[in-house]
Order: sequence, then C-alpha cells, then structure tokens
Amino acid sequence: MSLKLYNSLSSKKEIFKSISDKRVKTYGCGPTVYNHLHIGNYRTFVFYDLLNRVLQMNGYETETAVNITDIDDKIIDRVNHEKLSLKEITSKYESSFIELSESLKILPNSYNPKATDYVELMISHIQDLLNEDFAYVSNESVYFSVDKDQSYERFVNLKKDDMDFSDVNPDKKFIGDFVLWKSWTEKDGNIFWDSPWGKGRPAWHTECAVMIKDLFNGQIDIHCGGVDLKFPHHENECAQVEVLCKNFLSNYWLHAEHLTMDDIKMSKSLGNVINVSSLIEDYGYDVVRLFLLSAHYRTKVSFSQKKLEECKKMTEKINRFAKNFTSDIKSIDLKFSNEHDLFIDALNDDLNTPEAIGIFFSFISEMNKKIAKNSINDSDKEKSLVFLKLFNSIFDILDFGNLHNHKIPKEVQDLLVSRQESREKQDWKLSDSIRDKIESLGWYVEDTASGQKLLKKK
RNA sequence: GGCGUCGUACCCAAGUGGUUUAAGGGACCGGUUUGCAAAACCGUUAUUCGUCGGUUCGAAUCCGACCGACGCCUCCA
Repeated sequence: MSLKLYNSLSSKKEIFKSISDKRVKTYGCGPTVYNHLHIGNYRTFVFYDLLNRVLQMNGYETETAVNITDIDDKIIDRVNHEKLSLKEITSKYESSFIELSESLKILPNSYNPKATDYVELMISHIQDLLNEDFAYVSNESVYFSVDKDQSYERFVNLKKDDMDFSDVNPDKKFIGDFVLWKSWTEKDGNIFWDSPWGKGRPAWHTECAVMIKDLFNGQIDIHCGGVDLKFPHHENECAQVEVLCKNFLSNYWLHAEHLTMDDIKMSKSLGNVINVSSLIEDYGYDVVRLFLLSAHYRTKVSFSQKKLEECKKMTEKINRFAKNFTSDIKSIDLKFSNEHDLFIDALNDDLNTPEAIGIFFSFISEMNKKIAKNSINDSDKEKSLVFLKLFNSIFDILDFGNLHNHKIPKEVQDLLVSRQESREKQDWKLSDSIRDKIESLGWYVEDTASGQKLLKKK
C-alpha cells in the first residue's frame, strides 16, 4: 500500500506524492524557548519523528526542519523580570529541548533554525511584501493585508461579517490583518532590531515563512504542527509565501491533536503541565515513547499514570519476547512477509500506530504459542527477528545492544548462585526470600525449564 | 455567536458501508504449567458501537435531529 496522509487542506486522506522522486522536505513548528516543555509538546515532536521514520521506511531520504522560536513576547517578559540576557534564557531551554528530544529517541533534524539568526532575512522578506503591496506600514509596524491573498481561509471558515470588532488594533486597516513587524515599545527594553520602519522585532508568523523560503526555496512537501496552529499561524504563513512565490508553500499539512489533562488541554498558560524529564526518569524513555505513540496522532489523548503503567507492561512483554531470539538483530536483512506487510500498511495508512501495535502484538502472541508448544521453526525465528527490527525502526523502544547483556551486579549474581543451591536442596523458604531480595534490587527472577532467568525491572 | 472534531466493552484504543455477527493492550475470573510464584499458553468478559429516526439487500461506518465532551475564532505543540 502506498503512503496515505490526512491533509488538513482537503480534510481527507490523500496518497502521498513527493515533489522530487526520492527526497522529501518537511517542516515542523518547534518550541518557543522561554520555559521547560511539557509532555504535550513532546507528543507533537514524537509525531514529527514518526512521520520522518515512516517516510524513511518508504525509501525516502528526508530533509527535516524544526524551528526554535527565540524571539517572543513571553521571552521578553522573562528577560525583563529575571535580569538575564535573551541569549541566557533561550539557550538554556533550547539545549533542554535538544537533550530531551535525544532521550526520547527523536532522530536529529537536518535543521533547527533560530529566529534570531533570521532577522535580516525577515526584514527583506517584509520589504518584498511591501514592495508588492501585500503589506502596509502603520505606526512603525508592518501588517499583512489578508485581502490581497485570494486563497486566505484555507484552514478555516471565518465568516468575516460575524467577526468581533470590539477590540480592534486601530493601526490595522482590517481586523483580520496580521502583524509582520512589531514596532518597539517600552516594555521591550533593550530587545529590538533596526529596520527601515524603525526599531522593533519580527512577528511570529514571519519566522516560519522566511525559514522555509530560505532553507527550502519556499516549497516543501509536508508541513506539520499542533492543531492549534492551523489558524492563524499556518494560514498566515501560507499567505505570505504564496503571494510572493506563487506556489503552494506545502503540498501536505499534518496537524497533531493535543494531549489533555482531565479533558482540558495541557498548556503552559493553564499551568496543568507534566514535566518530561521526571517522567522519563520514572518510567524510562521507552514507556513514554510507547505511550505517546499508542494513540493515533489525530485523536486527543488524556494523560494518566494508569496508561503509563499499561505501557510499561507492554514494553516488558515486548522485551521478553525479544529475548527469545539470540541472533544479532542489527545484521538481519529486512525481508518482509505478510505479517510485516500488514504492519507497514497500517503505518502507511496515515500513520496508524495503534493498529500497527495491534498487529505486532498479534504476531507476538502467535509466536509465543509456538514457543510454548516448542514448535517454532527457523522461518518463524527469522520472521520474528525481522519484525522486531522493523518494529523498532519506527517505535525505537528496544535496546538491541543491551537485550541480552544487561550488566548484572555482582551482588545479584551471587544471590542467584545461592538461590540455585537452596533450590537444589529444596529449601523453598530460603529460595523465596532470596527471590524477594533480588527483586528489591531491581530484578525479576523467573524459573524456566532451562533454569533461572533474570529480567531487569523497569 | 460562528466554524470544526469527537462519543466503540470495566479502562485504554483500532475499525468508517459486506473478507470484523467489532483488532490489540490493560484489568478481572477460571484452567494448564510451577515446590510456590513469575512468565507463557488455553478459556470467559460488547449480538453491540451516545440517543432517536432515515437511506440501503446490508450501517458502528452514510444522512437528519437530539444529548454530551472538546477544540479553533486571542498567546499556545
């Protein structure tokens, strides 16, 4: 099955066709670095990563960009309150973003452009819009005239007649116009850039538009973001680029739904956020990743500890299954059969991770039956290895290198030996107390036909 | 107010007209196995998909009304 993606422009699943044969260019709206990011933010970033991996699975080379917004009202607020420089604040949260992305096994992007590196280009972009009469200067700020964009309202149906005119910025000619360049005000302190229209700073919508123009010549295959960005952000991004370049900014627009807290969306302004690094510490990156991928990206997910506990059990089950196979998985060739194709088809059907997980678990259960009956053959073993490798190329929750050789502490090893001795003497009391002790050190002992087996606790 | 999305078992969650009289995971209960556990295996838990109507040979899947939840229209992943 060929790759299908749900395109927000048409509100339909469409067969994906790339601009050039082999190479796919994607852009995702990244974080504003004024605070720690929460698990909801990372749901979107893990979704970008999923898209990237599925494209690669389909044989595409990917060129990916996720921007970092380091010019913003909230950042300026913090600069003024904390008496730190802009750079000091933004670089702290930027590196935290990069580090946590790595811990969650998000593949590195080709580019992570920053707004502060693009101010000059943004100024010339705004000048271009002014030259072509798509924008106007008012009170040292620059606004985009949405009337000049024939395609405006790609993502929404605004019904301009119904718009609320009560709180209109008097500098705007029309209520729907949006700002490209914000003139300096006192509360901006010493944060400003010089421009032909006076000192000020670029506005948010300008940033992504200019980065795409610069990195990708104003045209990409896929643009992603959270649903909340559809309007006005993505609409306004499109408007600026498309009036100038006369082509679609992006052929496909993918929007990820929000992670919620008790049915209310999680957001920094609402204060109902969950910190990611402590979550990874408590559960492990694999559990967090599986949790984020266990619902389809276009559905809301409610955060809960219970779900994380369930995902933890799922990762344990997968790990147990993987441990049945001793070959070096890294060197296995990916030769696919029916079971694998079902898994691939699910992912190609608009990145249907829950279905793919279901198929993988059905396969595990089928193989476990054979293992239980001791009727597993070489072909089954090979299929299993291929499936494990395929599964991990997308979900990336198995650590193949450490599957079999977790470093077992000396203390645990010694306990294992004495437990074996007590078992031989049929001293069950002692053997059970040793088992408890091993468990308190973080390991499960399982007695199998071939002797004691250790499994690292999560 | 305008625009839009969603409502599937005890919980989570796929499926969006017939190959599904509804995947998969968690949970519960019973069984096999085990010294006991754990794991694994077997079996049980939705004749039913918010409610009510309609279209169709056939609907959870399409249409309409209603009820409920949420999102966007303002910073936001």
